[in-house]
Order: sequence, then structure tokens, then C-alpha cells
Amino acid sequence: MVTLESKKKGIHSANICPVAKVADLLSDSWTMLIIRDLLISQMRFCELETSLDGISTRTLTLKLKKLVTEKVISKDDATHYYSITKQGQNLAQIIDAMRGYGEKWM
Amino acid sequence: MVTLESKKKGIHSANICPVAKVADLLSDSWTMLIIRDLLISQMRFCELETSLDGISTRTLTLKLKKLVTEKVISKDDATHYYSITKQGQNLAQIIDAMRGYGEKWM
DNA sequence: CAGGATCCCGCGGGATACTG
DNA sequence: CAGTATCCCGCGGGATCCTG
Repeated sequence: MVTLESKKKGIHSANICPVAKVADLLSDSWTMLIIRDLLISQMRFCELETSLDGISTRTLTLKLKKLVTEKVISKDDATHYYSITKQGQNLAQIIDAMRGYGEKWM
Repeated sequence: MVTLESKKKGIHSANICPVAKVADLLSDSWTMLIIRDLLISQMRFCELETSLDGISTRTLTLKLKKLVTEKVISKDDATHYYSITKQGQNLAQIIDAMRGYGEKWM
């Protein structure tokens, strides 16, 4: 019953807590890695597939769609390139903070 | 087959990319919210249960155990209080970055 | 190459009941 | 209150095949 609700209004009172909102967005690790890659340069589907070793086409498709919907990335329909939007670039701070922690403590 | 491996060495070549490591640690949203709460003050099991509206006892138990193992939080066995470790406090930068993005863009 | 469509399995995690 | 122990279900996501 939580599951059904959470589909609509986001998990864990995501509508009030900004941290929860982002947690909901990034709650699977593939998503963060896609963003990590696209922050470096635009990439095509198969490039991401290679970089994200092990991801299935289905999952990559779904994650990319979600990120496009969230305006984090955009797709050039002519060239088939995915790239970070201006909004999405703000996620760099999160990724950087993660990298900092990971390098130091893990 | 990925699943079995990933249990040992972490998901998505987590052993080489620091971002992937942290992504693996934070790959479920409950974990981030637990950290968010404990960054504010130490809390007991039932307090977390209340704050994290909707979490099951089983899940909270598992997440807390994992975080203790990761040296992110620690438990006082006498008082039953959970609190952030010094190492864990470094996660504040990630949480803050998340809050910043969430407030501005979501 | 870029995805859509299916099929299917595992495990993350909820509900509930019980113990120290 | 602070968990532990089961039982069970849903869906996230892998594998595979097909299309433009």
C-alpha cells in the first residue's frame, strides 16, 4: 500500500523533504553512474552500455527515459546523443561529494 | 550472475570507481534518510521508526546494521542510541548537495 | 546501432507475531 | 522499547529476440 502511493507522490514524504526527493531520484545506483558519465561528455546509447558494464538494454532505456523526463538529461534525436542539461549539471555537486567520500573512506 | 558477483565485490566495478562505491552504499533511499536524521542528532530505534514514516522494523534493522558495519554510524549498547561517526559526518556534504538540488530543482 | 516487447526470476522489503 | 523470525508478494531488472 505504500508502494501504490509512492508511485504518485514519491517515497517517504518526498513532497516535503528535498533530500527525500533526490534520494528517490537517485535510489538506484545505475542512475548516478549514468549521470557521472554524461557529466564528462555526451554519449550515445551503446557507449553508455559499454561504460556501464553489465547494464541491460531494458534498464538503460528505462533509466534514460526517466532522466529525460526529469529534465536532467536530454536527447538529440538526430545524432542520438544524450547529454546533461543545465539543470542536470547541478547534480555534479552531489557526484563530486560522493567521489570525495568514496575516495577517502572506502 | 552479476547478482552473485556483486554481493562480493560490489556493484558496477565498485572497487575502482569511488562514485560507484558510494552509489552502492546509498543505493536505496532509506539509507540516505537515516543518515539525514542522524546527522541532526542521535536517535533511538523507535525515534527513527517514527521519523522514517513507513519503514518496516525489518528494513530499519537491516539498514542500521549495514551502516554500523560500514562505520558510518555507531550504536551505544547501554543507551540504545545510534549516532553518526566521525567518518559518517563526511556524508553531510553529499546530503547537503542533495538538499540543495532538491530544493532548487524539484 | 537504438531501442521496443516479453518472459521470468530473485531479492528487497512489507506485515505480522514473538522474545528479551 | 529494541529488535528477531517467518512468510510472502511485487517489481526491479536480466536475458533474449525482434524492429526501424
